[in-house]
Amino acid sequence: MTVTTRFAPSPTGLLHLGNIRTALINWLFARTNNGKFILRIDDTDTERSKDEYVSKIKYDLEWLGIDYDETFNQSSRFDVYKERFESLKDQGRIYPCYETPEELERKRKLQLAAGGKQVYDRSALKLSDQEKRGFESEGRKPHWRFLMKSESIKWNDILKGDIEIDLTSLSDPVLFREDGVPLYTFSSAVDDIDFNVTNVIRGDDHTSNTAVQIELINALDKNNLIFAHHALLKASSGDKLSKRDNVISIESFRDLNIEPLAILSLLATIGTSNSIELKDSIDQIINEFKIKTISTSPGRIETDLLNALNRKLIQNYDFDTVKDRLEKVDKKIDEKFWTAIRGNLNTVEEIKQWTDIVYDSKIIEPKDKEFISTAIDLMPEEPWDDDTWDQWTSAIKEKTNRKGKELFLPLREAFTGVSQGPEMKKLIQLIGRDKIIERVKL
RNA sequence: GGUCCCUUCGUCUAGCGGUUAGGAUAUCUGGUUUUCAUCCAGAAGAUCACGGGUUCGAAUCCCGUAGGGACCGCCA
Repeated sequence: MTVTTRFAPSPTGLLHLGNIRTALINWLFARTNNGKFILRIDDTDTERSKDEYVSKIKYDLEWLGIDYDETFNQSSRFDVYKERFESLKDQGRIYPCYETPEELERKRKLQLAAGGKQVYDRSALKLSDQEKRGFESEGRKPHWRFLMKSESIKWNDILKGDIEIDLTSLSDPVLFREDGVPLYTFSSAVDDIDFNVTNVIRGDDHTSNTAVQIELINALDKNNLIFAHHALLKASSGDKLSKRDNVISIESFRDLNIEPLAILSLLATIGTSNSIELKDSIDQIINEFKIKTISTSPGRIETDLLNALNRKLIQNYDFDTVKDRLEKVDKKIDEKFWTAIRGNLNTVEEIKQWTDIVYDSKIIEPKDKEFISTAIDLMPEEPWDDDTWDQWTSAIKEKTNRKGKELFLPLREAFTGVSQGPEMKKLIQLIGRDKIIERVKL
């Protein structure tokens, strides 16, 4: 049996650090087991699902380098769900319910006030045929619940160990809505069976739900699924990660020019016992992946780590890697420019700051005009090379008796306008003699 | 209220009855003869949530308490 995992996002929002981690884990599990990874678009809720999000989800995955062997939309399988629905009905495992959402809400409040279980009371099970006809003649349409028979469900969770859930503490799940739309619990179980999914790896928020799904899968077929539930990530504030939380969406990081590998490196290490470090490649991440290193306790995700990883990554990029992107920033950026500047960048596109400094004619008025004037007098004629700066500053040192910070910092500020940046011996070669003279106002 | 889970340096974590409680990251110091970054060396940082029990011995096993998380929907 081929190991098969799936990622089943609902296209109702953007992918973020939390759900992309689940996708990555499933993908890595498939790749490390020579298996198959399926992208299942969970769009049975046609009202809330948007095509726009389907394409964004696919684009995010592609951008990150997470490929899939198969993809389909659940909305294309309504016929199959209907078929399975009939067979469950024949078995007497699903029953029609006529309560309105308001009535159910009222029941829950009553149960809460009474301090009892907030579980559906199965009163629809006791309805006589006549009562049912009564509701129908009122124009009510039934929604359908699955009758759970087991008292408890046990499974061995790859990450959490032996789990036993008391099914009587959970409501019989609604499988089909009043309008005939199948719900997640059902379509998910059917598709896992039909597509021969072997391993379901998902967030801890699905743990209780897994008990329900095992009961359902056993009614439909026979459960052979192996489950693993990982802890959810929390925001650095300690709050829960939200789909609506755009600051951690993959799209937002892409807009900030964060590299895919930085994101993958973070996701492959945070909340695990792996060292938090930049990985050389996605292949390295695959090679090092071990599902058991994933923690079961909810951890915080520090987005600062992402910036640090990104910085480290781009500082080693060759010119060829970023050539096309640099061209969009400024066509004048060549290999020499990139190599001189890259060590001081947080993102590739940040190089714009340095093309501004190198090519613009902004006038800089030095604080210590006398000193700078001396320096300019001693400035060597071109051509310049890597030794020029040393020779020049040695001459200035001799003449002015300045050294260290006193010597270098005013020069940097006078020639670039800022107090920090790439090595001056490289930078002056990029700026050039004429520009320095033109720029410095004495 | 019910069900399930979690709790070790700031943060992510290793630990499976005897460890100077280890690593990563962040922080600080020194060096790499300006800054930033990198790299190297070093330092500091954990009453192992709390209380009790078992044991010669507990971060580790058991019970309780507290705190945190998840779920309890005609969402996924």
